[in-house]
Amino acid sequence: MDVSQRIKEDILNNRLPRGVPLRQVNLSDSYGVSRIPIRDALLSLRAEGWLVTHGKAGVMIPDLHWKEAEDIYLMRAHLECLLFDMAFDGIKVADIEKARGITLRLDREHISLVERGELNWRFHEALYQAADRPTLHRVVEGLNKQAVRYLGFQYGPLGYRARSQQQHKAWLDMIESKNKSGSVDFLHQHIVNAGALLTDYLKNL
Amino acid sequence: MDVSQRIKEDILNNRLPRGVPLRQVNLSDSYGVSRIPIRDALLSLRAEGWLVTHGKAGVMIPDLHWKEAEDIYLMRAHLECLLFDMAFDGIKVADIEKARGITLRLDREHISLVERGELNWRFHEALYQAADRPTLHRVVEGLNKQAVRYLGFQYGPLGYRARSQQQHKAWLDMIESKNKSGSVDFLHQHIVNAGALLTDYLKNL
DNA sequence: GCGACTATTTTTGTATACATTTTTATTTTG
DNA sequence: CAAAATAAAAATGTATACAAAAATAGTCGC
Repeated sequence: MDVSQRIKEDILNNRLPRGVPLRQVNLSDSYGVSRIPIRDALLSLRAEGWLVTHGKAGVMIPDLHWKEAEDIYLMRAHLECLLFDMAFDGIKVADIEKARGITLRLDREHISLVERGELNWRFHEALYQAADRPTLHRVVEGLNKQAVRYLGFQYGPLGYRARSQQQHKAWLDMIESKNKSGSVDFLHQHIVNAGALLTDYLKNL
Repeated sequence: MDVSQRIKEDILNNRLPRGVPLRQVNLSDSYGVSRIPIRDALLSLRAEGWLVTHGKAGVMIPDLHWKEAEDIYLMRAHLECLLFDMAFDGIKVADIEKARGITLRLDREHISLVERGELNWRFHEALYQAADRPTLHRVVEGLNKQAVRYLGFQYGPLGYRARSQQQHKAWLDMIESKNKSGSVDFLHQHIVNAGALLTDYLKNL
């Protein structure tokens, strides 16, 4: 597996020290590669929001914060609905079937958080790609990737998993029945609800 | 100057080949540094949208496209207004003065396009920082940085410079007079107009 | 004992060298 | 002659070694 992917997993599972800057040599030792691929990984992870620069030298794992969660879900609510709206008329039966296939894989219990995050994104992506909007797509993808860090709360303490799956299926049916404004609104609610649930939880932590 | 900054300048001024993948050794030769800092720069530039990966090996300078411009300005219209709205009540006189100072520097003729882009962003940033929303701020910053590639059209063929400056000053006055909804609407129009102008131009190129 | 300055150590940045992968050109075979 | 297989090249990925910068510890003067 790619080094940056392994680092992501380790950040999610709190296997990397928080609050102190990560040192390239340490990482180099623990992952058994030289500093060059570590540097590459750190640069990419910083760009994706998994790490933040800490002063002049060194990167840190940023603390989870309700403000970040709220921002991510606010942006998703705006941009993802925009993208979906642009995609709607071009969505093919095959796209819906592809998305349905992914929900089945999401029903399994024994998949890691990053995999779950990846599948969740791929589910949405299957329905957005018809928009043919690379730039908007890329930003929305970035937001979904960032949200992965918060998925642990939603699928853990908040028990959001079943509800999310249920909503996904209902949404697919609505799309299938060609109800555009309904589907867009549904997506908006889906995102806003998830965001509100998460944000409130984080605020009262 | 930093290598990645120099590459940005060279992309803007068409000093780098378009349509063919950039080779690390070539860049290494032309910029007089080894491949390592080139790799670092390419990774960062790719994350910022200045480059796209081209198949398995090599990165390319993406063509300018009206769809990208439209997406960027659509997103800016949504997110930047959101951010500004959050900032508004916290904006201090000092922030407005800072922004005003930047408009004066933007009035000069002899500054490069990247500098102009940088200043333009710093102008807006001065008014957004009061929102204290790091995540949203970072995304909006990314969009503004991406938009720099299209600035050449706005300040060149479209002659947008004078109008933009004029709007900036009017906007500052409106903010100063504590007219919140008016200021937010004004910003929205400012962005939508600039986007429409640019997009139409690119479509008919 | 406290603060400024200096020396040491740690850490990141960069260059060079090598390994691996990918692409291109060549050859072989039907 | 065309297509597949193979050999050569060119390119990226990675490791090691060194240089520069930053952080830390220690020392000196007051």
